[in-house]
Amino acid sequence: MLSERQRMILSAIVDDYIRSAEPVGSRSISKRSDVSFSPATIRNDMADLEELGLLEQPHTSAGRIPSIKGYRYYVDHLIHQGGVKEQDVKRLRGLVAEKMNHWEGAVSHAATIVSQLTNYTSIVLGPDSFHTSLKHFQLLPLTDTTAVAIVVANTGHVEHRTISLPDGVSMDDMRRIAGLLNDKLTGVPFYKVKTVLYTEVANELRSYVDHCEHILSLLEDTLKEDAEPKVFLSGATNILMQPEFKDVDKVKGILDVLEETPRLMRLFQSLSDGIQVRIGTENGVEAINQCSLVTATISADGQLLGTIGILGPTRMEYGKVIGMLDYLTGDLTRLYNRLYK
Amino acid sequence: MLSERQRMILSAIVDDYIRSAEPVGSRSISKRSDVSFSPATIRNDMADLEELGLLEQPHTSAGRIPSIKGYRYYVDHLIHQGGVKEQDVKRLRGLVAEKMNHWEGAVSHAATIVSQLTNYTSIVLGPDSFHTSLKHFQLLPLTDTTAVAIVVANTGHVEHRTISLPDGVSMDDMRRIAGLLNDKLTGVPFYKVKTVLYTEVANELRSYVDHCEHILSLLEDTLKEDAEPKVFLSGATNILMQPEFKDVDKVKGILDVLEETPRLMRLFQSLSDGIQVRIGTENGVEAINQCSLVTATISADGQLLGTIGILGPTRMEYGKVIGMLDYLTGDLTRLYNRLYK
DNA sequence: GATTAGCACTCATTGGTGTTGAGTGCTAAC
DNA sequence: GTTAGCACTCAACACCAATGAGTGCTAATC
Repeated sequence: MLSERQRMILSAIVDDYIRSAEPVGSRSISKRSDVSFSPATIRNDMADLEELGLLEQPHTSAGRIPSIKGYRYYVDHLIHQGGVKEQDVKRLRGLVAEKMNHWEGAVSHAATIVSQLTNYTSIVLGPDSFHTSLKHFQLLPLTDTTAVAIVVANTGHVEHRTISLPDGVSMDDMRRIAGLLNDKLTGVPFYKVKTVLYTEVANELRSYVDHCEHILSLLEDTLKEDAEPKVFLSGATNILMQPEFKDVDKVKGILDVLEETPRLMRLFQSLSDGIQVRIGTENGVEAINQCSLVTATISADGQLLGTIGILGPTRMEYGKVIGMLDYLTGDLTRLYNRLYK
Repeated sequence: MLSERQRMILSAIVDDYIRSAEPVGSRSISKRSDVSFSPATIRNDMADLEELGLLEQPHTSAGRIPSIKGYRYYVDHLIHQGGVKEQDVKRLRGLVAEKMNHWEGAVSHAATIVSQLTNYTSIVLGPDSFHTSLKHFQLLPLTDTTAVAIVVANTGHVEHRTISLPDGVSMDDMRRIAGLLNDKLTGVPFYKVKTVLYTEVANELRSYVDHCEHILSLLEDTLKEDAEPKVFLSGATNILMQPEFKDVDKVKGILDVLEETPRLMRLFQSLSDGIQVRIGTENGVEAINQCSLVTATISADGQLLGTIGILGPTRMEYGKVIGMLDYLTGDLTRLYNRLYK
């Protein structure tokens, strides 16, 4: 258990380090107006905190920096909320009004604003295939040989895909195929769609039309795309402005993760509801061991609509970020309800 | 006019520098097996080439590096084509087979492969609003208050957009609106859509339904999105592997341009057909003065379908890149014809 | 007249050395 | 329990000499 003074010192060190990115010495803490202990006293506590694994020393003659465990303690016990500024709130609120007719536009716009306000990277993920099911399927003939497939998910999310048809598929065939799919697939979660397609749908389809296999694989392709969550990124290069990432090689690994959707998604696995903070190695991804990720789920009526994450250095302004996400998810939920209810 | 030997020396310097990223000295050229002149002779020619502005010297006791003008001469007169390797061709050809049902998928996949094969960044732009016109418009009711608008362009490109309707718009209304838009807007280039919408469509619409203004602005929003070319990026972080971009600050500017679509598009302005090379300052964009952009238009039947660009350091393997793009555009055109004809 | 050997000169790079100063741990005094 | 005092550590910086890659110029050679 930490003493009151030790908690105060830890808090001061984390705050200072977040601001300056430089190791914090005992003297600089002692000089703070709200501190009335000598550097020597503080040094003793710092040594204790280091023994507890909450602080680290880059080298003997340097100050202390927080360890992962130190940040964790800070986030869990010491953080002072309400870091969201008046003007930031205004900016965030504005977007709900501005983009009020377009859900995806609003979400991505929100992410852009947050990344600008924080100077970190924001990542938006749509819901994954476990949380969404097919609501409606439609085939729209385009030319003699092409059609547009339109897939609507239960979240209200819509996808389309142009497909080129094999010869000999009539308008009537298409209507029947669409009807069949709506019959069989409505309400089926996307991760099960493939299975159902090849069991229940396949047999019946065979009696309707030729080229059945080809059409099935086309449909599979089309629906597969919907099963993959959509990713939106903003401020990916902000990480380059952080002094601890002056080295190109360190940054390369991080940006690579951001560029490859599957690797990026692994970061968002097994999240629980609400706001969550993952610090450094807690993310379990080698390349971003030096980064923290704050995530928030967006949902309405128990339906998961997406996840928004803020990626920055472990030396992140946790209070500010958590405050913003807290505010933002509430606003987005309200917007969703206004749009789709 | 350059002498034969001078051309050879320039070519050798550019080739060497592209490979090594180090200033090239007279001695190293003289040692090449296809060269039979002494370093002193080569030095004389190098001095001449520098006077002509084709070479530069970082400092007195260093070798020479090509100037922008030098690269330009190299690209225009000295380049040796056919740099595309057998295995690369196989990789590129594979994609046409693999993604043969999905145009956008094939194009973006192609870009990914090219960026991997070259280690540069590849950028794909859809056609802009001057080169495309509206072919078909459809409104698909989704729930009581929402609908999906589907916009088909004359290129075969399809876009959708979910819109939430004002109260009191019936199915019949929607059918009429769609019919009206198809009447008035079919064949209209996207950049003119807004004008036509507010002149020809507006009046007639007013007699059909209430809430006319709101619907008009919804439609404008919907169609506007189509007017903006779609952008696809791949290998954006490859630039970090180039030795001349070891410095984070230099890279930041470049990645920023890539992240902001409008700035990125400015790079692609006023391109003529076919393959084009823009070296360093020729791009007219401060941030990428140290980069070259090779672009190729993709078209079928005189219809512009998109542009693919490769962005790398001025010290770029021009021969290889041009060869690949040459090959690729041909393949993509064939794929398009197979899909939509 | 074109080419080349020879030579003095330039200058970025590298490695070694001493200095500085921020910060520590420990001990003894308060 | 707190603090002053002091010896100690070590990254960062500045300075300096040595190195060597590469040049330009001149005079000799083909």
